[in-house]
Amino acid sequence: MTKRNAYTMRDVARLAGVSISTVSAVVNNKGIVGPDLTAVVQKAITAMNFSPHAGARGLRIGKTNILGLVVQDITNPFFVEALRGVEDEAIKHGYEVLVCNSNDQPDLELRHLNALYTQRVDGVLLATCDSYAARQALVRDRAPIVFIDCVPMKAEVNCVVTDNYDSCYNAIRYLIGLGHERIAVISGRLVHSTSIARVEGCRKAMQEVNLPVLEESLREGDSHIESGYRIGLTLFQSPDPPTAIFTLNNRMALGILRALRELQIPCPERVSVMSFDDADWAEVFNPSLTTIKQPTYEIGKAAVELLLQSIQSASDETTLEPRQILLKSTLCARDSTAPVAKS
Amino acid sequence: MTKRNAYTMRDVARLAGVSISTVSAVVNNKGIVGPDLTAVVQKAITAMNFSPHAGARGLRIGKTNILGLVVQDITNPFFVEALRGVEDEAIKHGYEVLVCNSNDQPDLELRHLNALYTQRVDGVLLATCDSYAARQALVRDRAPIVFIDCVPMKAEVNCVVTDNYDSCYNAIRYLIGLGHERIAVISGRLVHSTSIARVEGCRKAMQEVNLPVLEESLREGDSHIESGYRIGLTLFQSPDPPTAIFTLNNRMALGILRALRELQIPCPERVSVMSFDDADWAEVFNPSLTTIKQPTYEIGKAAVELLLQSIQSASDETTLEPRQILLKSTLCARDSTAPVAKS
DNA sequence: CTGTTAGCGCGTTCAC
DNA sequence: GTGAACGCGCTAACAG
Repeated sequence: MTKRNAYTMRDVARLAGVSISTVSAVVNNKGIVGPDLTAVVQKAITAMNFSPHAGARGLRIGKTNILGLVVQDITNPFFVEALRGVEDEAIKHGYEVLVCNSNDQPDLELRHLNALYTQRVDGVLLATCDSYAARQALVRDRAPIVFIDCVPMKAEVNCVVTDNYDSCYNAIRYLIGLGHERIAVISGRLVHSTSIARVEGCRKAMQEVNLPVLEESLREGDSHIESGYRIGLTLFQSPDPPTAIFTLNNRMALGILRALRELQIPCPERVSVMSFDDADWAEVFNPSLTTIKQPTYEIGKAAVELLLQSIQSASDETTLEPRQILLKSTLCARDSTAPVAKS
Repeated sequence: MTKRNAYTMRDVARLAGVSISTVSAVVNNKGIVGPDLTAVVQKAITAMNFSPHAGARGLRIGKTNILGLVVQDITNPFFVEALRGVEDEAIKHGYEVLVCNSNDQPDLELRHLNALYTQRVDGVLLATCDSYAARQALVRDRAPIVFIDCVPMKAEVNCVVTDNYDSCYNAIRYLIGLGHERIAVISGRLVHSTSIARVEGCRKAMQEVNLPVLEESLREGDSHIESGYRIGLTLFQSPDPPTAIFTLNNRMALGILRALRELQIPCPERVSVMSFDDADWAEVFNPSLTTIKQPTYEIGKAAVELLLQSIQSASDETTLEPRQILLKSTLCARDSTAPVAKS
């Protein structure tokens, strides 16, 4: 490798003609070294292109300055945007981020979690793909953790999520306001707390106006494009198709749109389409897509803030009540939703 | 934090009633420990939920089993897909991946690179946002590196990229085959080797059929949606607009599409649109978008393989010739491109 | 203010 | 086969 010539503090100390601890003090800005000596040391450092060995430091101080982030599906723009929030906030506080994609596989998620523990990350941000699994136990006596997007069932944990219930309640109200009565809802897998909360919000809105909650038009997908597509096809081959569809994530909306296109069903003339999650392409689409926009970047940012507090209190040996942070979404009304057609 | 009770090998050794080195041997599958004793140790390990401290091990063996990945813009699906390839391949070989987003800022890129060095990653994968900067020097005597997508100018380095030149040559040939003569090309910033190679491919194809290479229709964007949009607007307010547009990345295609939509210019009737980079939404769009699809996942995968070889040879003290791996793309002909309209 | 020393958790010789 | 001692690079006490 062109010889891994990693210089050490000893090398720097030798070159600068000082002791190791002086170098250490300079590197860490302890402010106890005289200005002239500091200058000498600095010069030696830049001359050698020295950079302290993070692993060694971590070993010594019991802190790696690394955060772990595990997401369900990095292919989903939602998580990418959250990742950006996480990274920006992390770097601001001097942390690196180890990113893991569990690809919706609980066992892979677990493996990642273990790997993160092995790395002794200072904390982990988890968008779990399985709310029922006892993540809590896995994490106990390990690193502080904050959940994103999807929280474990029946557990008091630190988390930051969109107000899924309210968002969906509003979404359905919006469709109802447009005159729709036959509304299909396509959810992600119901093992996700997120999906459950969203479906409940939808139900509430429908019940409120005494709309029959059609069980057959509440379909469970798996958050991927393919499933939206398949469900879309069957939905429109039924005798009495819905006049509006609300997909509970953006990937499935893409699938629905594809099905509509293939079946040559005009949107919004024959059917209105609305989706949870905004995306870059949503407003460029033809017709542009009505969406519920989550404060995705902010979720990542807030999650890191919460995690950092949690880490702090852990090292303080103080106890912090788990906090649930709920962020509000925005309804972006565009062209894919329209008043129901008279027939 | 519920007390950071990280158990150490000593704890395990004590519980198992053996010495530390025995535990170490078991953990590392040295195959020197008797089966019965091994079982005892294993039991102690699982009982304590022990996991070796990666940092300490890294310090000892001079290897962290961490790879660094720096991308220009994590918001671009291209890099996400590459990231997936990287992660999958990395995990297969027991590596973790530290992901950094430089956000197209050279100074941030540099900062990330330094941070990765501080972490003593075993190697780095870099999608640089500035081909001209002397990354080579920065990296010398540090970690092995392989470049992705964008390579430094005039430097022999390990890299894996799409065959940009050929891909674009073929793309333009395709448009020409459709009868187009006024073709606009919208490139990313010309500081990227990638953009340069692509533009050259386009030029070549045009020159070959004696098509005037209209400098005014070769526009430099910055790879973001906004720039595609702005360029699209001005392009169509010119007296003699192009009959075909080829954007050199998918974000800008989205911008063009938006401009077209706003200007109510029908595609492909009045103008054909084609884009480098495929995306999920490309085939669902209306009209579906003709694209050049890069083997993105494979790029990430191949890059890790190359990097691992490089790391290996570095520790062997053997010298390896830098390798340039060129991957082929695919032209996905869809509905946004059509024969030029007679007028 | 500066230098010396001990030890973080682990892997690796060496004796046994 | 197994166990004791050393050191990877660094920080934090303490002594000067």
